[in-house]
Amino acid sequence: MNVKQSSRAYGIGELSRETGVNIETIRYYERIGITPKPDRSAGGNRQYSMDDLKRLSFVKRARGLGFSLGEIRGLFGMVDDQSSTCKQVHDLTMTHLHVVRDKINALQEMERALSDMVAQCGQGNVPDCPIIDAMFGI
Amino acid sequence: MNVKQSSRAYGIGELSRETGVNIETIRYYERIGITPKPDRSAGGNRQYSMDDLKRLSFVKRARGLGFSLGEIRGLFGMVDDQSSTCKQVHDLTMTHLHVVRDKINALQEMERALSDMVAQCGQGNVPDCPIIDAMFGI
DNA sequence: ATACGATCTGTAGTTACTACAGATGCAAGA
DNA sequence: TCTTGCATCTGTAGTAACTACAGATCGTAT
Repeated sequence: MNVKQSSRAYGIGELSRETGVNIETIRYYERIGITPKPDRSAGGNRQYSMDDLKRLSFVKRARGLGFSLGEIRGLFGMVDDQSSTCKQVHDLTMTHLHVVRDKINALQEMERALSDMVAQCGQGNVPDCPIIDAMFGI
Repeated sequence: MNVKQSSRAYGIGELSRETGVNIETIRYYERIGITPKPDRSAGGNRQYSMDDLKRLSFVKRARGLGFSLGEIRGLFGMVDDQSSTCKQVHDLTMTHLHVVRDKINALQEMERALSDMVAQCGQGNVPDCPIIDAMFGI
């Protein structure tokens, strides 16, 4: 996986379009070490390999699943380590799944409270507002 | 509501304990204009009124319900305006409720994808990992 | 007066981006 | 080759919502 394929190189704009990751976000990920520094043209422009593209796509998918950059860093550690087990990946993913479920529960409670408040605010013409009252704890 | 009650004054620590809002967060809210600047002691310490306490409690509840500070700013505008209607509050709250529902849906999709991935990663002993493969789009 | 916890202001950091500004690269067309 | 215009670079700073100091001062009890 460290062997650079003698394939075409991608510019950053191309990489952005291929992966759906914003150009500035790509540079951000590089800056904070999530993705490796790519080769450069003689003029200093970034030249990404297919491997770079795959790696960035990984980041994009993982972000889409709600993994934090820190967690993604950990996942890459496991990938690059090669002695890591699927169990470690599984555990990290399970932990994350629990966090996602907690967030769902919290949002559902929020939804319930908001729905109740809205239900009490019927016609919208009254200067006294049950939503505002609820916020003031009245 | 602009009439200061001649009641006891709260220090910031007291206010923090009463409302559950962190001291530094209280100062942050003041700095960005969410809450008004309180009176000060001769020595320069903040002295909060019961009205300040109510207002901060409002912020705390609204934050708990996921309203952004910008939205809370808007709600206070409606409260302080006194010509605003409950309909305006209702509309803002409905908009927010929709956002909350969208977030729930997004998280639920995330949960499904994660559950699928975890289900494919059975025993945890295989160096090849279906979770990692999924992230790489394999 | 001293000691100690509370509080102050100002600055900077967290997370995950996002948006310039001024300078340079690069490719196509004249 | 020169020009033009879009792409890209680096560095800096901003967004949202906090959070955490550091050094100085306040306030109260002994």
